[in-house]
Amino acid sequence: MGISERKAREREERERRIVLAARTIAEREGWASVTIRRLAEEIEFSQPVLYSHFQNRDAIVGAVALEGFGELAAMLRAAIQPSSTPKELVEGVATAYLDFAFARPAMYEAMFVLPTGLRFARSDTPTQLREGFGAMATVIAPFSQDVDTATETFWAALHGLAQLERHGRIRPAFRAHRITLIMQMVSGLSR
Amino acid sequence: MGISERKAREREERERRIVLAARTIAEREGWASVTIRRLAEEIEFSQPVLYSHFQNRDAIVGAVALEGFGELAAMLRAAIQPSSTPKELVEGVATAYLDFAFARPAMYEAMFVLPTGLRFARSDTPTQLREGFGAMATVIAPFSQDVDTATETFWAALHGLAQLERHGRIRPAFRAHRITLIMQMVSGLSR
DNA sequence: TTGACAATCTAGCGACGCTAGAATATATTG
DNA sequence: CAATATATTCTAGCGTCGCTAGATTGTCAA
Repeated sequence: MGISERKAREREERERRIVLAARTIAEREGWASVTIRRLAEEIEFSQPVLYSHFQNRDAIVGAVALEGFGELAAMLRAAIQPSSTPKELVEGVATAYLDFAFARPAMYEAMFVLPTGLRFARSDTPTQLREGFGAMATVIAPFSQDVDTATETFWAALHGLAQLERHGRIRPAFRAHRITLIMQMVSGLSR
Repeated sequence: MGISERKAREREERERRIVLAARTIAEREGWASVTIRRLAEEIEFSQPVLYSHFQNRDAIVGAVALEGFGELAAMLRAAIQPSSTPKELVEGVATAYLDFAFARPAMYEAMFVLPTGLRFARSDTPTQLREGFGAMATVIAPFSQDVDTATETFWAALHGLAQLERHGRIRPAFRAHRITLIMQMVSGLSR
């Protein structure tokens, strides 16, 4: 019975198109332009069809965010070069994190600002959400006793830098200075 | 001509009532419940009246945020006790900051997450916005060469801790541990 | 061929921010 | 005091949103 399988495939494909459209529109015009009507037009189906794929609009944002967590984790892992010193690793991951945040502002917003219905720090936390944390923990571990807490704090600092700069609260020109400072602060922990 | 002055007073009073209503509703039910219709009902005037006080809804959020910056600055200043050691001062200000963020989540959201139309890091930045930064700079200065950059980084760390914890990304039970870590990191700068 | 079931669409509900233009109150002038 | 000009405020409604009930269409099994 290949028919039902073809249908399942088509459904999956349609869902991918919804998420891709949401992501594309968000990056180009902001999340306010990502409306159910607009997405329906994009995939050439009526609006109620979207609700057979996602419970509500937030869930669509969540699907985009989930992709984002996977991509952020990949970028952080790529920043971990075995030849680097521990301090360079911290700086590299910090820089990669902020590069991601500023290169994909709408994606970052979906991941950390908008309501998404995603669950964190729980047993059912998806893999994508854990991997980014893992990459940060890797570079923080050499400097810390309590790796989890130190990684949470490191992550918070990066997130704060991204958000405050994005909202115009701190000076964009001094981003590199602040990263250097973060690196110094982290490396100061082990002394 | 006391009449026009009475009118001006009444207008000002009405504006205060709008901002107070917005703030109260936001803290009780979230910013999504702060609608123009709801505020109009609250002050017992029709909706268009609100637009004679504020350009749009964002500006109302901004007015609430501005109050918040004043109150945050006051709390941070209150945390600076002359008898404390430099390290205790950092810890005290950090704790006060997070206490504020968690005690008034809607206010904090208005100040740092929602669009408000407020200007930052510019010549026309209102006093309230500068004072909080000043209080943080005061406790960071003893540990830093470049006080502004170090304060921006300290602030970012606090903001990140507030946001990530609020969104369930990091463990609430370890808040104090993270503050201790921040303190250690800051004090490690001067060595 | 018919009837059951699933997939999809049309149409619309209630709520939103915001505004044009009417109505009302207040001040100014003849 | 009456008439006019000027603020002030209101009624009514536009276009948009997320979301859904119920009609309609398509697809299978009996």
